[in-house]
Amino acid sequence: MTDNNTTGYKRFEVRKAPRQRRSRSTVESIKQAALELAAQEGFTELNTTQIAERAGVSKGSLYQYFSNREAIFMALFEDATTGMAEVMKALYLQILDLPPHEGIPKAIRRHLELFRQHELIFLTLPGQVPQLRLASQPITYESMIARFTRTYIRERIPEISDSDLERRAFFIHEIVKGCIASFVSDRPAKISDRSFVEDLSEIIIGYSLKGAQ
Amino acid sequence: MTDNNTTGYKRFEVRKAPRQRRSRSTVESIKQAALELAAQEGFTELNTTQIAERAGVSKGSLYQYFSNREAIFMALFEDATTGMAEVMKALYLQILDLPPHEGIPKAIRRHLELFRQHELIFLTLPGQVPQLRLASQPITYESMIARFTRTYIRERIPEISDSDLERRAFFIHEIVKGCIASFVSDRPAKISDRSFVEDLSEIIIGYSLKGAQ
Amino acid sequence: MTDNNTTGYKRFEVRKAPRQRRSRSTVESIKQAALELAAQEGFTELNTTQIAERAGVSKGSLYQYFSNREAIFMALFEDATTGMAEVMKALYLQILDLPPHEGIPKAIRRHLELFRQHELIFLTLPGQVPQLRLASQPITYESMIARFTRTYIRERIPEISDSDLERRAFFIHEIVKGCIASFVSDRPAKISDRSFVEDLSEIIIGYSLKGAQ
Amino acid sequence: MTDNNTTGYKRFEVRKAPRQRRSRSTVESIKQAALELAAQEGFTELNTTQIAERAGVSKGSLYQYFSNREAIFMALFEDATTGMAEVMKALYLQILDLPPHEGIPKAIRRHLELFRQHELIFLTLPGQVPQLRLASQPITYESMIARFTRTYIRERIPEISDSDLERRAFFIHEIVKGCIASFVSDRPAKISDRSFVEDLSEIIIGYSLKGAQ
DNA sequence: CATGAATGAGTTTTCATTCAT
DNA sequence: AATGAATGAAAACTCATTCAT
Repeated sequence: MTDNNTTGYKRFEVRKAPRQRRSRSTVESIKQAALELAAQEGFTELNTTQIAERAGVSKGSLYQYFSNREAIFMALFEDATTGMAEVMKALYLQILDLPPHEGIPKAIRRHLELFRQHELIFLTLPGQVPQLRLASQPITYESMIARFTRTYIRERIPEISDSDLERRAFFIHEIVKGCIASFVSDRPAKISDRSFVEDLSEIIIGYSLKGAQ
Repeated sequence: MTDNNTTGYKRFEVRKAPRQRRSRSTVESIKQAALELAAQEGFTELNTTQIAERAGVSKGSLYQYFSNREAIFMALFEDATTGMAEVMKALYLQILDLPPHEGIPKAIRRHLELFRQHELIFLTLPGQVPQLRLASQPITYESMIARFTRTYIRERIPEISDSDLERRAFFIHEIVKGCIASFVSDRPAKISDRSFVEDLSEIIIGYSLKGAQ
Repeated sequence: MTDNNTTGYKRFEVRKAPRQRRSRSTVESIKQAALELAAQEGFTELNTTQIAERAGVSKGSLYQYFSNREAIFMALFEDATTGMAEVMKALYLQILDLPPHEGIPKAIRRHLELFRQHELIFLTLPGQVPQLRLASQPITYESMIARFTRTYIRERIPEISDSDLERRAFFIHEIVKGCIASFVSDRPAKISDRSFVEDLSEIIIGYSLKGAQ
Repeated sequence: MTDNNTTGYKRFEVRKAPRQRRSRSTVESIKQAALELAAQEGFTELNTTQIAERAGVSKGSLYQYFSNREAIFMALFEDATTGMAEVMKALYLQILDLPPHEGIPKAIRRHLELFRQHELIFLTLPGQVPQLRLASQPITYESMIARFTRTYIRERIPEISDSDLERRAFFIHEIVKGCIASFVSDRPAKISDRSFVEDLSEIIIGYSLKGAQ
C-alpha cells in the first residue's frame, strides 16, 4: 500500500471509475470543459475552479473523479491517444499493400487530419504539462508508428541492416511528426495542403526507400 | 517608451542595466540558478524563492533586476538567442561558398552542437513559457536560418518560383530543427552523431536542391 | 532527500527560524493566538484562518513559519515542555536533600501550579492531537520526572531491586500526573488545594518509601 | 422531545431503532468499522467515506441510522458504557462483603480486563470527541464507581466526615482509572499484571481505609 | 430501504510581489 | 542596494451531508 513515487511528480490517476450513466456524463463534461478552456488559455493557466464552472459541475465532483488538476489533462491525453491508435491501426492495414507513391501520401494526409483534430492535445499539451512525458510511458500511438514504419521498410528492403533500419525509422518519425506539427500550428499561408502533402511524401519516399531496387 | 501592452501579458524587461561588478554577478547568478533548477523541474514549477535561494541572493534583489518571474526566463532566452545568432552569422558566411556536400553537413554539425549546449532553453523553455512566443516576435535566430536558407537555395536554383522557395525553406527549417531537437532530447542510443549528421545532410541536400542542374 | 514518513502522519516542523526581531514577534503572536483560541474551542476545531486573524497576521506569514496547522500545536507543546523541564531541574535540586515529609509536598505543590499554568497544553493538547505522542518522542519533562523519582527512591532504599524500583516509579508518576490532571481539569469544589496536596503527599510517601527503615 | 440544544453542539442520536435483522447488522457493521479504523488513525481523522466503505455500506445507509458522524462515536461509547455498567454492578455486589484484601484486588483485576477490552473507547475516544463530555452527562459507569466507592468506605469507616469521604473517593477513582489507563496504553514491559494489581491494591487499601480500626 | 453521485462551504496551502528596515 | 518579513489573492483540495434514482 505504499505510495512509491520516485519521479518527484504528483501522481494523477483517475480516482474512481464512473458507474452510473450520470457520473459518466459528469466525467465527460469535465474533460470537455477542460479542452475548451485550454483552447483559449493553454493548459498552464487552467484552474479547477474554471473547469468545474464551465462543466456545470461542483468542484467536489471534479475531485471525485480526478485526484488533481493534472489528472484531467492526463485523461484527455489518454483518450486521444488510444483513439488515435485505433484509427492508425486501420489506416496501416490499408496502406501496407499500396505502392509507396499511393500509400505514403494517403498516410500523411490522414495524419495531417488527425493532428489537426487533436492539435491541442498532441501538440500543445505535452509541451505545457511535462509530467505527461514521464507518466504516459512509451506513448501508444507513437510506438505504433515506429513499429509500422519498420515493418513497411523491411518489407520493401529486406536486406537492410538493423542499425540502418533504426535510423531511418527515427528520421521518418521525426520528419513526419515535426513537419505536420509545425504545419498545423503555424498554418503557413503560402503553402497549400496539397503541396504540403506532396513534398512531404516525396521526402519520405525518397529517404525511406533509398537503396530499394 | 509608452506602455502599450496589447498582448495582455505583463511586460518583462530586465529592470536596470547592472553597472557595477557586484550587480553584474548578481544578475548572472540569478540566471544561472534559474537554469540549473529548470534542468531538474522544468520552468513551470520554478518559483522565485527557490531561484533566489540558489542564487544566494535575496528576493528583494531579484526584483531589483527582473521585473517579474518571467523576465528571468526571457533574459535567459535572449542571451542564448543572441549568442546563437552571432555564431550562425559567422557560420553562414563560411558555408555560402562551399559545395553543398561540404557546407550542409558542416552547418548541421554546428547546429547540433549549439542545440545541445542550449537544450533547455531552445527546446523546453518555449513550450513552458508561452509568453516567449508572443513577446520575442520573430525570434531572431529562427528568422536568420530562414533567410539564409532562402539565399542559399536561390543562389543555386535562380529560376525557382517564390512559392516553391517558400515551401522548401519551410520544410528544411522544420526538418533540421525537429530532427536535431529529437536527437538531442531523446538521445537514441543506436544512432551515432556521425550517421545522424550524414543522413540528415543527405535528406536536406536532396530536397533543397532538387531540380538544380 | 527522501521524505521517510513511516507513521502515516504529516510531519510538522517549524519551517524557518525567525531571524529578525519582527519575525520573532510574529511567531510569538501566532502561538499566542493559537493558545487563546484553543482555550475556547479546543485544538481540534482551530483553523489557520482564525489563528492568523487573531494573531493579526496574514495567512501567508503563518505558513512562512509553520509548515502546517499541526506545527503550531507542536511548537506550543515543545515550548511548554522545555520550559517545564528547566523549572523541574531546579526544583529537584532543592528537594533531594529535604526529608520526604517536606520535600514531597513541596514538589507536588509546584507540579500543581505548573499544570494549572499550562493546563491547556499538557492536559488538553495531547488528547486532541494524537500526532504529538508520536512526534515528541520521550517527552523531555516526563523522562525527567521518571529519572528523578528513581534517584530519589534509590537514595533512600539502596537495597531496592531494579524491577521493584521500576514499578514504584511507574506508579508514582501515574498517580501524581493523573491526580493533578483531574484535580486541575475537574476542579472539584469540595476539595481544597491544601488537603489535596496533603493527601496526595501522604499516598506518595507511603508507597514510595515503604520498606525504608 | 423539544429540540433545546443549549450546548451549541449538534445533537446526535441514533436515528431509528433498527427492527429487521438486516439493518441490525448494518448498524453493527458501521460501528465495527469505525472502531477498527479508529484503532489505526484515531477518531479525529476518521471520515464517513472510510467508515461506509469498510462497513460495506453506502453512505446513504450510514445516514439512515446515524444522524451524523459523531453519532457513530457516541453509539460506540454508549454501548461500551452500558455494557460496563452492568458488569460492574454485578462485580460490586460480589465484593461488598469480601474483606478488602480480597475484594479490592478482585475489583482491580476486573477493571483492568474491562479497560483492556475497551481501551480505544474509554481512553482515546473521550479526548478526541469533545462532544462526548458534554453530551453524556455524568457518564454512567464513572458515577457508579464513585457511588460504590463511597458506600464501600462508609460501611467500613462509619464515622468518616463527608468532606473526607469526598476526597478519598476522588483520589481512589483517579488513581485506579489513571494507573489502569496508563498500564493498558503504555504496556510497560517490566511490570507484570500480577505485580501491577498487587501494588495498586495495596495503595488503594492503605489509603481508602486508613483510620479504620 | 439502499445507493452513490453531487454538492459547496470551508480549509489548507502557495507564491509572486511589495516594502519597511 | 540589499534584505527578508509580510502580504493577500488565488489556488487546490476535503468531506459531511443531501437527494434523485
